[in-house]
Amino acid sequence: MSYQKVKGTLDFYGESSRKIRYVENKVRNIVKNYGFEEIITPIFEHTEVFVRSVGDSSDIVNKEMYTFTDKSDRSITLRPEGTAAVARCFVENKLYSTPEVKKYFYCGPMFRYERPQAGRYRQFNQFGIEVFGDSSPFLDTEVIVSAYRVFKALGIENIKLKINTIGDFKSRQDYAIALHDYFEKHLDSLCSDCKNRYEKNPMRILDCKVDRNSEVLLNAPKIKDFLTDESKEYFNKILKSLDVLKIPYETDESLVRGLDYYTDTVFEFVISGNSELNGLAICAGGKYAELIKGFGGPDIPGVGYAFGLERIVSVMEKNSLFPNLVNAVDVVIISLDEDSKIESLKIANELRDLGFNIDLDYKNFSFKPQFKLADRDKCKYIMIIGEEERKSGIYTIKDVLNKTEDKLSYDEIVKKLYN
RNA sequence: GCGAACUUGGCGAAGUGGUUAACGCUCCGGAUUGUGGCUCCGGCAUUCGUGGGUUCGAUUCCCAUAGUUCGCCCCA
Repeated sequence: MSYQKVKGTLDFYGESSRKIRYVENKVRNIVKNYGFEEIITPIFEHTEVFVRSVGDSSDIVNKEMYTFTDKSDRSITLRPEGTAAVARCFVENKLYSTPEVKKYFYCGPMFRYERPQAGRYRQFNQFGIEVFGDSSPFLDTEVIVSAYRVFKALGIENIKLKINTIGDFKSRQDYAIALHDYFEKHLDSLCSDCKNRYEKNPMRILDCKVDRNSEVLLNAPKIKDFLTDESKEYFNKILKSLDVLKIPYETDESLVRGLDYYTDTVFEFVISGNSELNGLAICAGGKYAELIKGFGGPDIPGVGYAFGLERIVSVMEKNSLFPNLVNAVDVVIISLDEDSKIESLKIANELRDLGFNIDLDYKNFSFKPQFKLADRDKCKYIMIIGEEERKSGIYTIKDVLNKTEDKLSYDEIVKKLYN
């Protein structure tokens, strides 16, 4: 009997675990500059949390959630995204009770039942931020710029910021009516998915890739014609501030996003250039004015985004952006008999207390396998302990790089290691 | 949910309806029992994802199933 991991999941070990943690730590550091604090919510929630926020016209809720009934007949769902849970936590714990803007980040696995393919898994890791408290275009800009700075810090350059506004509540209401009227006349020319979208949420039709370049879609009413003056001004202020900050962007009217809670600003960072990952979104987010209210909280807007960590890792791999992530061993201790083996354990732990990375072999008393270990560890020094060394207290230490060998006391070795 | 390709040792990878399934890397042993990395010699798949069928005979052909990869949809 042999076991294998569930379809669409990944094991991380060796190089791959070092890479994903490298990315996570980089992002954590950037985000801390902005005063964000980590928020850790459960990996599962009551199903309603996602249905009410992500929206029942979204594919995520309709067909991609890992939902199950627990032993007390509760409907439970493994989180498919991070925002809903953070918003729920914010409201439930009344984190809005003090007036300042709240800035949170989260990091962890998300679950969606989808067909796996390039950059898409059933369990995947997201790093996201959420900001609650003010409705200011400059807050949206700050959020977008923080993502931009993350990419800079990671060395990722071949990305494009796509941004759009889908209007405030009033704009969206007017627009939805207009779209509904328009598509009613062209129902026959739409793909079958779009026919469903027409019923539930006609704005979704604009995100269709099948009909993207069709006459019907190109001639459809545009959200910009239905934006309230407030929405227009809000969006223009964001664009203007991005200009001032010299953040390149591209407005994209077809960008509507697949989660229902967004209002006004939506954006994506997609991979550009000629790699095979072209067009893949590695960060996406937007503003959500109604979400906190929808969870029974006060009328407080939020804005945020999420990175796909696995996607960032694959972009960085394609562009050779990872530094050498080997956990370098400082010293491998070779011991040639049982008493020396015991001595090597003692010395190893003394050196570890001083902060050095020490490895040793536990069973061999001959040179060859122990030297092999030293080679595999790519260590800087090899220390040899045998009967002679034990008696004299003078150990043999080899400098692997310079191929030199010295006979030194413990204290002299420590001194040498510090250099 | 739809479509395509793929699945051979620890890894990469050739190959064929018929006695011992190439090769490379890794690994193991030896030359070299207090000095490794180089070199040389030797070893490492009763078996070709799993189940079934066709056949005298299947890793090779057919069907099913699982998985992987990729595309569509959608998304991080």
